[in-house]
Amino acid sequence: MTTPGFEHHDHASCISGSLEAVEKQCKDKGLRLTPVRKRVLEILLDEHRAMGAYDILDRLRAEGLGSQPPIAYRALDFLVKHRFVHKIERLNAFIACGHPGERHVPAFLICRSCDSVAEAHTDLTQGRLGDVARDAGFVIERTVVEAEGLCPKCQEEAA
Amino acid sequence: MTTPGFEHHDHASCISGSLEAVEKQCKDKGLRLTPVRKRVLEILLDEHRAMGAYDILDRLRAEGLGSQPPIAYRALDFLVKHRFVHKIERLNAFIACGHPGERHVPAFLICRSCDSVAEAHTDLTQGRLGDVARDAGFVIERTVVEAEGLCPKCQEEAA
DNA sequence: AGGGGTATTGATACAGTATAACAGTTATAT
DNA sequence: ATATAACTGTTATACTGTATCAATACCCCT
Ligand SMILES: [Zn+2]
Ligand SMILES: [Zn+2]
Ligand SMILES: [Zn+2]
Ligand SMILES: [Zn+2]
Repeated sequence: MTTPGFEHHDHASCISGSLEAVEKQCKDKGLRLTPVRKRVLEILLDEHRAMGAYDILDRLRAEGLGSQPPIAYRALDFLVKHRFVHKIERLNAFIACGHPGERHVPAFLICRSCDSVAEAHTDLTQGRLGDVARDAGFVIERTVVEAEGLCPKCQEEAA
Repeated sequence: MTTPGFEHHDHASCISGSLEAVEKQCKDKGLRLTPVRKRVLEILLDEHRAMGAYDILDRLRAEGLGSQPPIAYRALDFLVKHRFVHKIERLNAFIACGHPGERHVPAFLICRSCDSVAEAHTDLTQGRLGDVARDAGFVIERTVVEAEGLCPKCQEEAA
């Protein structure tokens, strides 16, 4: 795993880098990054936090890009399917992938106090969960790994 | 981890054993296993599968134990809080714990075809996720680990 | 360029999941 | 007995997600 990001960073280049990586991926694979899909991704990259589908829909509506739930959900379905965006099951929310294009099994650290979410980058060799699944004859296709707790900043404030 | 349970088992003793364990836990800790809470647990133990809150509510309603959502959700909140029941975030559903009283970090194997769920019993030493959280200064309080795929039975049927 | 199949969007309606708020009741502790 | 806290009952509402069908845009082939 690489270290996740609760720390500050150069957000402008973070956004443009991710967006370029996604555009390249789409071109290579013949995927259509339509205006709504691209805008949803941009919103998530810009906010850099987990957002509910209806939060995103509010932004789309304000921009005249569609005002009904299916618009947002369909764009999100596309982005999640191709791993450009991850769904945080614990929050029923979505967050832009921090490593678009790279094969990875995402894991998330979710702060219960400030709702910040950091994506940890895991490699493909599953640990014990893979072992136990193999023993049980279960074939894993997708995993949800989310840890809830307190981020460094909120620990300080609590102390 | 111990092996999970897609295989058959002695369900009657499985139920009574879990229920006794929970009753003992409640007595030891001064928790109130009220009729509604106990009945919700019994329903989940009896069904031995992940059930939605409204499925459970239907059963309660049929038995005259309450007919409105908060009744079910409050009982589930209690049971989840004390680890007698786990929530499967991926399914928005609940399942009775297979090891009530034992300290453990649950992980689940969810079949996307038949919706069966097996609970894997992990020990407390978190693997890589614990390492990366420590590096980031994040304090984990709770984890959600859910693997989605195909159970042995559904693999056979698909072949 | 024209036609036909496919993917995407637009729009309405609805289904499923969860909580807020407040009143009434039961259990627990002095 | 009384005060306190915990639990239940009830109403209403908020939040999350999908089914369906019509209209439009894209792609590939002739
Ligand atoms: Zn990612
Ligand atoms: Zn925080
Ligand atoms: Zn358990
Ligand atoms: Zn199955």
